Amino acid sequence: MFQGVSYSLTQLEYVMAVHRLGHFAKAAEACHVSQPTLSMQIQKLENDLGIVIFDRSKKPILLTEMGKRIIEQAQSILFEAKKFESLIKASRSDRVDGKIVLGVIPTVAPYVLPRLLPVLEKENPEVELEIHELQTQRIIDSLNSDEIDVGLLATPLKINQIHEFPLFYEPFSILCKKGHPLGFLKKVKYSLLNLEDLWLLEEGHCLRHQAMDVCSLRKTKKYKRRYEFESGSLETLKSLVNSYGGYTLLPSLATEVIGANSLLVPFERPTPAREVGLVYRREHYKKHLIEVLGEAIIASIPQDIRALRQKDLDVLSVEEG
Amino acid sequence: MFQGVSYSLTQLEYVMAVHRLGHFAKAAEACHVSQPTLSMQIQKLENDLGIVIFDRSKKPILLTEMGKRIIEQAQSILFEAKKFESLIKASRSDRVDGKIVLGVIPTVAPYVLPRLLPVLEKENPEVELEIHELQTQRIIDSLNSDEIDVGLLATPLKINQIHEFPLFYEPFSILCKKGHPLGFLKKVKYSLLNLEDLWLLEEGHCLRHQAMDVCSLRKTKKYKRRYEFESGSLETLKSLVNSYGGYTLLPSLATEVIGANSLLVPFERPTPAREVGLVYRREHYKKHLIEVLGEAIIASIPQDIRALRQKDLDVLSVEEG
DNA sequence: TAAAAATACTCCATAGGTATTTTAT
DNA sequence: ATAAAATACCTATGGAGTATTTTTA
Repeated sequence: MFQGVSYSLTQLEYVMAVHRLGHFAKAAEACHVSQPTLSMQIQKLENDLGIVIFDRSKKPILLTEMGKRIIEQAQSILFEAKKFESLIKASRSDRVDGKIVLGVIPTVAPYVLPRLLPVLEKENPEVELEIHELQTQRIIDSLNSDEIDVGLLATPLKINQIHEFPLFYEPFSILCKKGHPLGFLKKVKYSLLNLEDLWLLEEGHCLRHQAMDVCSLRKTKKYKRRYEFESGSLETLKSLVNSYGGYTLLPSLATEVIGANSLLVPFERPTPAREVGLVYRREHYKKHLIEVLGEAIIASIPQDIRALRQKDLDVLSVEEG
Repeated sequence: MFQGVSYSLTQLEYVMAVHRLGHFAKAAEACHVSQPTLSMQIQKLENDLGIVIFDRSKKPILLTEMGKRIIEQAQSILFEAKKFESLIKASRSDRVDGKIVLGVIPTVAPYVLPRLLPVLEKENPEVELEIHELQTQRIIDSLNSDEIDVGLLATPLKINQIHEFPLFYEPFSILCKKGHPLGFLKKVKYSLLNLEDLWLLEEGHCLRHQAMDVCSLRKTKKYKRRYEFESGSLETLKSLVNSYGGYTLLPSLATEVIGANSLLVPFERPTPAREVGLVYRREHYKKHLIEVLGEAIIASIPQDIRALRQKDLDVLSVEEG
């Protein structure tokens, strides 16, 4: 009689990673092991359990019927295991377990965090945050390898097993130097945007792609610049515009303070905007805390932005890095 | 920074066993490993977690404050793990998971099972039973090593972490051969019981000790017999009485059929009786199924026994083997 | 024909064993 | 004095690595 049911938590994590990513090599990377190691362990597990979990004949890899049932219960084990681990970690740092590790994209972090932190401290002192500034792709990877609990970024991403919690819609506007042709307009039309003196963020920022979308640069593929310069920070772009000239695209939370030589010009309707939201792994056991965080962020942003609805805006899609 | 929280399900099982049994060596036995192996693994776990779980300075071994919190969550993991394992096992035998492995003592099995099985089959066909006839001590051991889910035996046992579900109270009566002095009585008084021709079950049966209690044999320690014979089965005792003579103590479910040469004599009030109940590990994840089983057993026994209440009887205690 | 998963092999960490010592009632 | 847990030491399994082959979209 087949008696023993032998398996390890590690093996279950590997299975979940493959399920999440639909790809052995990517799963291996997320688990910080080599692809053969992960493959072997999953084979061993399937062998020990006497059950084929994955149907490798399709790509991306699919679960078998039995695999679906297995994985659900495996998830429950890992869920409890996660709680166990955070209990341990909490005991080490003599803290109750209200800590969330948050990844925030650089075009959101400097504008949301200064608003969020005081609100959170006052309204939800039980929530402790550890914050990392990361670009979208890094946030996705870090979620998958469980290095962060939740990401704050431009959505929608629509990634398998990643849950999204939309928070608000942030409209864009144009910042140009006084005297710039765009500065004489009441409202900006997309078609008026001059490609030559647009300042862009460097590759990897999702806002770069959204800016290119707005300025119809995606179709032409190439774009000419008088000076080759791309920045890692919106603040640098703002200060470039203010001192040197040209224009750039700013999300509204970044327009609170602008230089004395700069002018802010709104778009004509429908205003281009980005959706900002939280993302986390569907099965995350701190779901409640994450929702508390989400509410706090909404509460912390200005009323006029909070009131904006998707249907009144031209919400841009997000290009994955 | 202390990063990794390394532990295995096996280690958690060891911890739970020590907690349950308050004793490293006994825990090791229940887990089918040597005492040093278990000791080492628990030390390693405590070391890896950076937490002292057990306070070894007292006996039986106690949990530390942190240990208490740890094992609660550890229990949740193992609970889910158990469900996972039975999912696997169920898939192997192509069965839904309604199977319970039941240990029954020999003085209950032949009288309860023939009544129970038809009831269960009719009323709860989703419950599948695997039955082992075991003496009390083996049932306790098998519960601890997880070889059975639940025991049906004489209670109360009052064992740490073992939950009891009393089912009914089974009164005793005396069976003697026609012509035996006891046979001329309407009601038996304890004091009238003659020690010389009492037939006893062999050592290991809890009923043996209860019979000795009733006949006040426990105090004298030694008892004289004309013939040295002890049986492993009540049916053998009944047939001995019927053909050879003497008397024995029978629980009422065993008195349905008696030999033609035998006489059944009831006790005077309060009637000595035993409590029969189910026992299982407190944390057992099939608690619901076990309760269903308990109800079915109650439903299957005769109404007159089912109606008896503890306060009207002299319920005997159980001597552990 | 490229990308992805499986196989082949080597290595080492560790869970397990037995024998023994240390520690507590 | 005795039972119980810890320590010492050995063994073997298997999880992880790199290099390579096989598979299949």
